[in-house]
Parts: sequence; C-alpha cells; structure tokens
Amino acid sequence: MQIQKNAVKDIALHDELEIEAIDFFVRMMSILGLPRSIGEIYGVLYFSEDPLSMDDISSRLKISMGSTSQGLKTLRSLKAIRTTYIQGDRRDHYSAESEFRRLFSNFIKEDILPHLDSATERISHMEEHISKKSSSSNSEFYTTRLEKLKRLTKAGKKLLPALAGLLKL
Amino acid sequence: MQIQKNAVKDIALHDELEIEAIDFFVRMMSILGLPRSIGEIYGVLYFSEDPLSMDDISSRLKISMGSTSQGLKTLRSLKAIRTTYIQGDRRDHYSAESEFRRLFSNFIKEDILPHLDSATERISHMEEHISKKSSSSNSEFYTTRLEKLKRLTKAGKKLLPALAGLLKL
DNA sequence: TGCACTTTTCATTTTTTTTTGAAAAGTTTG
DNA sequence: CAAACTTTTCAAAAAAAAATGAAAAGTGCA
Repeated sequence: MQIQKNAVKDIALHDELEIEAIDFFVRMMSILGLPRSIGEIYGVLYFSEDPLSMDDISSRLKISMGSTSQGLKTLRSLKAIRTTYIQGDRRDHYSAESEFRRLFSNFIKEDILPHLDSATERISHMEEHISKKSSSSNSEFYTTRLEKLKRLTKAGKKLLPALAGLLKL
Repeated sequence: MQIQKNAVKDIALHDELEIEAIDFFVRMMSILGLPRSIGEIYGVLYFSEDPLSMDDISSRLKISMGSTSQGLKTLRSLKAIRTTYIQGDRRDHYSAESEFRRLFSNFIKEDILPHLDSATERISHMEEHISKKSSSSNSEFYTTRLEKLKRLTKAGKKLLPALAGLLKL
C-alpha cells in the first residue's frame, strides 16, 4: 500500500530526529497538562513536510485510531493544526501550525481564562456569605483574605490575555 | 481532646465559607496540575486565622497524615506556607503565605523554567543531528522549523521570569 | 440511493497518579 | 538516654486519566 511505503521511507530519512522532536513536544505539552499522545501527534506533524492522514499518524506512532481522533480534535480546538485537502484522496490531511506559540496562546484563552472567570464568581459568592453572617469577630480577617484573592484574579485577567497577545505575534 | 474541640468550633463558625474556599483553591491548584489534597490543605490554611498543626489539618480534611505530610512538603517548596513556632507545643504549625500569587511565581520558577532549559538542550541536540546528515533535500525544512522552536524557547525564557516578577509584587 | 471508506464515540481496559496506612526515622523533654 | 510524641517514607490500594477497539455515525462518489 502506497501510504505505508511513504511512511517507511520518511522514517528512514530522519528517524532519530523525529524521535527527539516527538519527545520535545511530548514534554512541552506535558507542561500544559496535555496527554502524551497529543504531544506525539503534534510532533509528527511539526516535522513532516507534507500533510498526513489520520492513519499515517496512527500507524507511525502505533497508537489507536481512537486516540488519534481525540488528539486531533484537541489540537484542532487549540488551532495547533490545519486541515488540508489533498487531491484524489478522500481522507482529511493534517499539518502543524508552525507557530507553536499560538498553541500556548490559545491554551491560555481556552483552558485558563474560563477558570479565572469561575474563580471570580466563586469569590463574590463567598463575599455574600461573609456579609450575611458578619456576626463573628474574625469576619474582618476573612474579608481581608478575600480582597487579596480578588486582586489576584483581577491581575490574572489582565496579565494572561496580555501574555497570550505577546505569544501570538 | 482540645484540638478536636477547636476544630469543631471553627467549622461551626464558617463551615460553608470554608468549603467554598477549599473548593476555590482545589481548582486553582488543578490549573497548575497539583493534586486536590494540596489545594485542600492550602485552602484550610488560607482561611485559618491561627496556624494549624499537621493533625489539625489532616483531621479537618479527613485525609491521612501521609498525604498531609507530602502536601505540606510541596507547599513548603513553593513557599506557599510558613512554619510557625507555638509556645508550649512541640508540633510544627503552619500558616498560609497570604500572597497566593507568590505561589504562581514560584511555580513558574520551579516547575516550568527547568523544562524550558531542557528544551533548549534538546533543540541544540537536534540541530547537531541535522547538520550531520544534511544530505537530505528537506534539511532546510527541518532547519527552519528548529529555528522557530529556538525563538519560542528564547521568548519563553524572557517572558516567564518577567511574569513571575510581576506576580511577586 | 447504496456501498465502501473514514471518522467519531464511548464502554472497557490499561496506565498513571494520588492516597493510604503502617513502619521507620527523627525529635524533644523528663 | 529512653520513652513519648511527631513527621516522613514507601509499598500497596484506590482513584483518576488516557488509550484501546469495536460499533455507530458520517461522507462522498458511482
């Protein structure tokens, strides 16, 4: 089968480099808490000159179609990969968005900022709580601590989008 | 036993608030990929006016001494808690560093920057590889991609410490 | 439209991470 | 210094996360 042959040829060309590259991305992704399969997939795509189909990827990495599909889905949502149309082939083909930093940027937007928003809600909920039963002597202590958390989330909401912006350039 | 009595009294005072607060920190820590027990411990300490001993903590949270000890160790290494001496008590007592942002800052320093350093090494290793077997036609492609990674890690090494600095203020 | 191929979904299995609990190590003080 | 208490360590258990694989859903072309 032609696809298989291509894969083998490519591996022969740069196998060790590919292994190191994959390892590199596996570690990078793990900083973000993403599973190793996602790093592997992105790694293979990042150092492949031409777009790869789903089973190119799953057979090179020896991971299941299920994992591959899931991983591609996540990478797509992080805008880390692009879908390319290949003439005469019905399958989707993927290539890596070469600006890896965008992935970080999108990660901040998608996976961190929402947490910060819910943190803000949670804080105001706690504030209500305190004002209701402000009887206790140490309610001032709680108020002070909550204020600090409020300031932190506010700072986060400013800093993180700024950071995301810097990464996108 | 006196300690138990204190714990019960305190819980009666602000039980719901404490539950919410703990939940808050559990989620914050999970952003950093830290286990829930660490969030719980920090949460209890953050909203406790006076320092708590290890078994105050483990009995309030109903987690084992083992977990508590491990969790405190991690929090200590992130400089998120302080040890306090309490007169007439032989046990260590802990209180939260109220500037939660410092924890993020230390997290960046301890857990992310080292990854970036090893990434840099990995990249130069890959570069050697390419220059050795530069035979292949597409070595230019690989070189370009590696350049991009190099730029990213450089940017990261500047940005992250800056971010850590901002958080520390 | 129906068939052949591709992709997604998701219950189950596997792997990894976290927690437990008991034993070992470390401390303090009488 | 030894007994009583506190903390740490670490093998085993439990829980959580990720991967598999087969069935379902989706796609497009003949």
